[in-house]
Amino acid sequence: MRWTRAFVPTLKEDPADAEVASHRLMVRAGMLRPLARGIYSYLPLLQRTLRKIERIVREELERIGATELMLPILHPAGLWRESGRWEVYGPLMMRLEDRHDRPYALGPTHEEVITDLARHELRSYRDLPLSLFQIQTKFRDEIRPRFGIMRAREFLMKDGYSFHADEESLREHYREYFDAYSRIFERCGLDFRAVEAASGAIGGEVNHEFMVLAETGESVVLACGACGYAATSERAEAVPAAHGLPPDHAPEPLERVETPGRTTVAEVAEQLAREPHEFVKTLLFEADGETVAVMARGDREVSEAKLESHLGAARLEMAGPARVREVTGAEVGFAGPHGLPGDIRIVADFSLAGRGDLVAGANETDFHVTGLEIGRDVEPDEWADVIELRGGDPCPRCDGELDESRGIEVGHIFDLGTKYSEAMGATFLDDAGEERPFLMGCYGLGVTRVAAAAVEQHHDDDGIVWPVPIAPYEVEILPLNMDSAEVVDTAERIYDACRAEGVETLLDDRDDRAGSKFADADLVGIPCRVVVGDRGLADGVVEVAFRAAKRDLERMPPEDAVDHVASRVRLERSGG
RNA sequence: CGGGGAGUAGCUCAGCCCGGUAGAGCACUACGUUCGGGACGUAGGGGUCGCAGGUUCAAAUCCUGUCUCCCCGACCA
Repeated sequence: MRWTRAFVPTLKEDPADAEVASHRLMVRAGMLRPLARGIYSYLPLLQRTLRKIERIVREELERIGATELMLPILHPAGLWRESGRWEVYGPLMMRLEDRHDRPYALGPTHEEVITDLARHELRSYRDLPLSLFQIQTKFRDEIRPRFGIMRAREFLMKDGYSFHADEESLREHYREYFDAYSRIFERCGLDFRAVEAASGAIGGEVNHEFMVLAETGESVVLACGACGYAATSERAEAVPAAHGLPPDHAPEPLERVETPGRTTVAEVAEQLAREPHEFVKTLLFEADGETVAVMARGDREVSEAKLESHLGAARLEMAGPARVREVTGAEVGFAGPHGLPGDIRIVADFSLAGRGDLVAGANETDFHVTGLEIGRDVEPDEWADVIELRGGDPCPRCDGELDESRGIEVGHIFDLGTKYSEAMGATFLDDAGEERPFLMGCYGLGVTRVAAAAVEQHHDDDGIVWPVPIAPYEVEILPLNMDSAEVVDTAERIYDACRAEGVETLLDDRDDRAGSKFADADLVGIPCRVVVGDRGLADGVVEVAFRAAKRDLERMPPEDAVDHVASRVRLERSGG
């Protein structure tokens, strides 16, 4: 392809709103343009990368016996009401009406549609197992779209669904999917880690997220270097602690202290010269209408995801200021666990186990208490694991310690069990003639997000450094002087020869200065570069360079350059 | 939804405090000089200063309202 025909509108300046490398560089490299908040046009270079990622996904999924199909984007509301998710999914779902005022949604995911298909078409255990997938645009009206293509409202996703007659078959396919995903991300050149995760709105018990490790990732991953345990911060389990006090503990008296206007742990800690870990943080939540008080150590954050799953609540939110006043009799910031109304369920986090002489809010505006003793002043209804873990916490599986890092979630696989098949009456006849719901697996992979994650991991100050398997083109040829017939002819010859070798080649045929061409080549990040200039041609050579190590130039005759580049490309093309 | 900020040329922004001819850089067009790491000169095209009211002889600038966008917190591939 010739640059002048390729439509690559590069920019010298960074877009004002781009905060992360992938967003900034994709816009500057002429790959991405915004249409509206979280909605983007994929320009030709990005489109080529996306097609390549898709090809890798198809190859690996076909290897494990999954079959591609295409499901509708427009979903009738009735289907979502059947699964109960028309309400649960809430405003995250883009909704619209047809000319008869009938409600529809733009598909944010396809469990309902595929389950509907399965219940109509799959009758017998003889039809199973069956694994289907599609690669399609998804719509999610995200609260806060961000970071360009990394968190968009319209994005490309591969979603797969499998149907099984028994647990063993589902587990086996889940394992195959796990391995297929690992191969896909390896081939895309990503440094990733599979971790245990919370299941969120999709549901089911067992599930893994595939995280690309990156500073700019939105998820926190905790991993144990000793045993290999790894989980998201929303899922990572604390070590359950015995909650009795040590036998030699001498209780302090409960004392009330005035703390005017000091509502945060940090402010009160400063005034009293106590450490945050000596505090009890008391938070009030509304869980399906019931008010729950959560006690956690003052220096830790309560995980709403863990609390939600502990309580088995469908909807969980922090109680509003009015409710806090009603329950505690004090303004927000002065809540304590003791003396709350008897009907309030109190959940204590393990982080408080074995701790006495605590500081807490006094349930009176502008007052805190010291010397609070669990068991004497407050009796929790239950102990649970509801805080977000962080680096340095003990591993729940061994004696090791957890390390904290950030990641971009590029894939998520779920063992759904019978959640959807039961809700939607999707059944088959087993070999004993009994009607049973399908066991289902569901497997998501963000195609556009993989492209963004690849840029996050592979870039430098000058631009993108594409891994060969997903690069828009494999080789770029830079004729430095379009006025020199010899330069142009040589570049054209190399261009033709590369294409004849089956190498995907971009020829920068713009009548621009060398400096611009070098700068744009760095920005766009094609892995191999052949520079054709008067200087080299005077010695009968051209220069070959690789984007990943662009200071290393090799000078060689044009014919050798083609062989050199073609063999390098063939070596790296399949990735992994 | 809550909290901050911004709307001026295609892009990045200055001008606003202190009202008086609408600007710079990049991009674009033409010509010339240049030509191996984002050249330079000359000439040019491009704006109802987000929108609606108000104050004023006069509003990008002051006031009111409104819309939109961006950033920080609750979502997920």
